[in-house]
Amino acid sequence: MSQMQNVERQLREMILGLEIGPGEKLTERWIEGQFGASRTPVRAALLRLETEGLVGRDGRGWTVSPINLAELEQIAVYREAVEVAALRLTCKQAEKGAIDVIEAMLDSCDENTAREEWHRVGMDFHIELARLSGNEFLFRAVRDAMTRLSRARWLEVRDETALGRAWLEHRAILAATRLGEGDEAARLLSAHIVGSRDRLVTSLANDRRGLRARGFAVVAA
Amino acid sequence: MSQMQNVERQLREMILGLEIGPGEKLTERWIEGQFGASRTPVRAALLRLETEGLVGRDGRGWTVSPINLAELEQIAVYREAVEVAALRLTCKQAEKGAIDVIEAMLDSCDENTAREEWHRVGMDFHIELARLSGNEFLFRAVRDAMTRLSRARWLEVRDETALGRAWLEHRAILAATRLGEGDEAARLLSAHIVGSRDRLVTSLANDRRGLRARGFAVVAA
DNA sequence: GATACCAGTTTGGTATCCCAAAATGGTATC
DNA sequence: GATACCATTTTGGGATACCAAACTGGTATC
Repeated sequence: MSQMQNVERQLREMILGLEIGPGEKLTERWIEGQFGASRTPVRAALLRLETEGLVGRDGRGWTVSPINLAELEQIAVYREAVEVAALRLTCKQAEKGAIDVIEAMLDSCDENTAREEWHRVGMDFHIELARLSGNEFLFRAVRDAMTRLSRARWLEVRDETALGRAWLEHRAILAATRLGEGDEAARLLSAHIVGSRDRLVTSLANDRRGLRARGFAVVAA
Repeated sequence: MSQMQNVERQLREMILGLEIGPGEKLTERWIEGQFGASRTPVRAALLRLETEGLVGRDGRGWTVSPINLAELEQIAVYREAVEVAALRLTCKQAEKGAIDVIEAMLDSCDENTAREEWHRVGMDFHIELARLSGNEFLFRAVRDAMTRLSRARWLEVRDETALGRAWLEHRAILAATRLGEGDEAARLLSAHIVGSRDRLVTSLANDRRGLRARGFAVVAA
């Protein structure tokens, strides 16, 4: 694999994994040394991560994008639009076999599953569901939105109750989709996204002080 | 302005203006010479234009993205989702003054207006309308979608009737929006987008042979 | 003590160089 | 005439050198 893709992937993982905190300054030379690549692939990686919203420009330099509560709310609205549109398309399709794959994904999680895995499956559920629509643009929109939400969701303090509720909601959405009930599926998905957003933003707003103390820049709504 | 932004802007204009045809091969060295910049800013520009969908990779090299009829259809579905969502948000807002600005934009076109201007205003109508929603992500989605559609719309053979119809539909959408009638506005916008897509794809499919003869790669649906 | 200022350092932007892989074009062979 | 093969050129990926602007830290001045 090319260095550029290598740097991009590793840097993305460090950012999403919060190994580099939201709001931290980045220098091309530091990244260069960190991954043993020269500035050319580093710059390419930064340019792509910029379009993903994971890094941004701060004057002349680079910064890991802070967690922005106002942005999280806007993303939720955006997600709702594209995910619901994708889901309605999927409901109209005759072929429902692909839903089983997503169902199996949910099945793979139980009480013994690591928290990190729950986190990943929770995102992939939405991404894979959007992929079923067959519309590349709706799919990419959902994938990109989930990427932007990823760090925030990871910071969210979620109790078992919340995880279980989300899991049940995912099940219900799949069930309605399988039956081709577009309106019902859309209603469930909308409610799920709005509920998730509320819990997420509330949780982060409450923990804001603590998060900042950990060095994580959290911008208020 | 930096060279990178310069190269990016000029190259984008050449691609959107069809000075470089869809499907044409690009070499970094040719661009370098064309704009008097070195490869570093050229490569940065290509990376950004790639995310806009204007250029793509063809093996190891670069290609101006062909017109892809299947893609145009998918974009229309995507547009419908995000534009309708944005419009519904706008309808809910109390402040309607910003609509006047868009209305004035439409007013600025009459029978003496250049075709190129009609083209631009037609796109800006949708972009500016989405901006009113206040949701940055819906706005960017619409803007990016219109960018991707831009070349195809420019190639479309549109008679005066079609231009006039689109103009009337834009007016009707604005009127419903001003009244805050979300459902009606959404219905009108959906119909407008679907109608535009049908005419666009039909027109290009019919002209496909001619377009290819002009050196424009047009991929069938 | 606060502030204005200056030398030294850091950093992103750009140009250029090198390389391996891929494309090219000509040639020999069948 | 078609094709397989090889030398040459081209091209994108990467590394590095250079520069101007921004930043830093310390110092002199008030």
